Amino acid sequence: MGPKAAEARTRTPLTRERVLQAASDLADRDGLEALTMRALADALGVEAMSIYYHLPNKDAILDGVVELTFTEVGTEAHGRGTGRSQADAAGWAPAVRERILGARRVLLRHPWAPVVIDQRKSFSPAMVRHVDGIVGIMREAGMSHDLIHHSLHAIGNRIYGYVQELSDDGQAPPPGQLDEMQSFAPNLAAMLADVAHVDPESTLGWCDDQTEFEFGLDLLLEGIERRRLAEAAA
Amino acid sequence: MGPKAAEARTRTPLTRERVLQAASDLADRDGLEALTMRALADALGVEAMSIYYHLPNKDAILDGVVELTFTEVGTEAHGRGTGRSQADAAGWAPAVRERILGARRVLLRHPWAPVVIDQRKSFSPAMVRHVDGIVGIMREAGMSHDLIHHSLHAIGNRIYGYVQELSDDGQAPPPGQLDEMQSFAPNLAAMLADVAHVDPESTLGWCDDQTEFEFGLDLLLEGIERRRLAEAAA
DNA sequence: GAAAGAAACCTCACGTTGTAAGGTGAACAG
DNA sequence: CTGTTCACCTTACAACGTGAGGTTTCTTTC
Repeated sequence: MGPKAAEARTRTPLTRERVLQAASDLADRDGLEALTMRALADALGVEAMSIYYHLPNKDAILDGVVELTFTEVGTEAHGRGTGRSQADAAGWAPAVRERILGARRVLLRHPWAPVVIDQRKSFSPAMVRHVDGIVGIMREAGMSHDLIHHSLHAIGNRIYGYVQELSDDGQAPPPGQLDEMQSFAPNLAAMLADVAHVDPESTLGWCDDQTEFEFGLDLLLEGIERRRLAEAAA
Repeated sequence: MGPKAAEARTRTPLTRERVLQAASDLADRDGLEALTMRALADALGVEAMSIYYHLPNKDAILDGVVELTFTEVGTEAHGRGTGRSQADAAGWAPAVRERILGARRVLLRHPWAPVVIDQRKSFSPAMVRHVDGIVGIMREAGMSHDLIHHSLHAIGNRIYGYVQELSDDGQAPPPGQLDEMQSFAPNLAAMLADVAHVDPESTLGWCDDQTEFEFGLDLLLEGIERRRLAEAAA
């Protein structure tokens, strides 16, 4: 009713990019479940339905933020000195490793991204580019397409810099629950008790996510390297 | 109002188990997104709110169906001849492998389960028991708790018989999209084109999910075995 | 049998979600 | 001045999970 003149401020018009950036920021700050159309509109100083003028629906927004995240992955890879140059036969594994850890660094800043990625199994161009870079490195090491293909599947989620949940906050199991576990899962209980004691004040609660990630990654890369050598010998 | 006498049929009363079984069946048949309180109640011949008498909320139902699925995994493991007996130092890997592939067989019958598991990261007793069995096998092979711990993380999702999406229907990418990809992801495009041609009438569209799963699993098991030998030598 | 009490189920309603349909005001073209 | 187009808003709806409280059905006790 009122002349609400105060909001006639040179309001920068919405764009696809501004919406997606706001969506990413909102998810970073308040979590994925807080990313609703109304909340997003609110963050943009706009009504919910206005967003639909720039993006068809919420799925497009989810696809969009994943795309945006992997654009970030792309710049992360360029920043480091991991050019294609050192991707000879010997150095392919470290090169791939660095690419993957780079992606992981970005994804750690957007913990909601993994969730969106594999609940929507989105394939954005930026994502494809990331995979393509890794394929390129492997190809330059002389691996067959078949071996590369299997290897991508083997590495799985890890290509994108995560596996399972990132923000797992690997915290120690409550002692009460561990006692209960002793009765029907003695091996697991023993392991947990043992491992928790080894380094009581580790970086995280009781297991360092990054270490685990790299352990698994290296296991795979070693195995792939052995397959590559077998292939080269044939 | 009406005397609705027809429905006075000896209706078996709801129980937690009946609800969970119906939920699992419903998800099997119509997919996870079809598993709503109202639809579930309908399948049970009951109103939605009646379910709340037996289960506190929907999360409890999701936890419950995962539990139920892993009970199935437990019986699957017992059926096979993969007792602890052959879990000596040499045979630990095949034993673990069989346990994992057994879990996979079950999870393939419930494609929604992986989604629920890692979107809710549920830890049911039956799930814990499954992991415990694997820890037991590794322990009997003389591995340290530390190595076992790392190994579990390395295997990751695969412990539960899946990785990423199960019902991926790994079908060939549409040729149009592949052409477009050629411009900005040449390595990937080349690989896809190449691999698709190798065996045109494979079991699945163009890559066999089971083969990929086992490839990755074996890569990891081999690597772990080498770590175990290194540990034993020390 | 009847009456009391508990157990099992239902009705109604609310808040939240994504989004279809269509309205409103500003900028601009003729 | 008049229409068209763009950008945004208002209203509304169906589907979701679920709180509050009413109603039916079964069981127990006399």
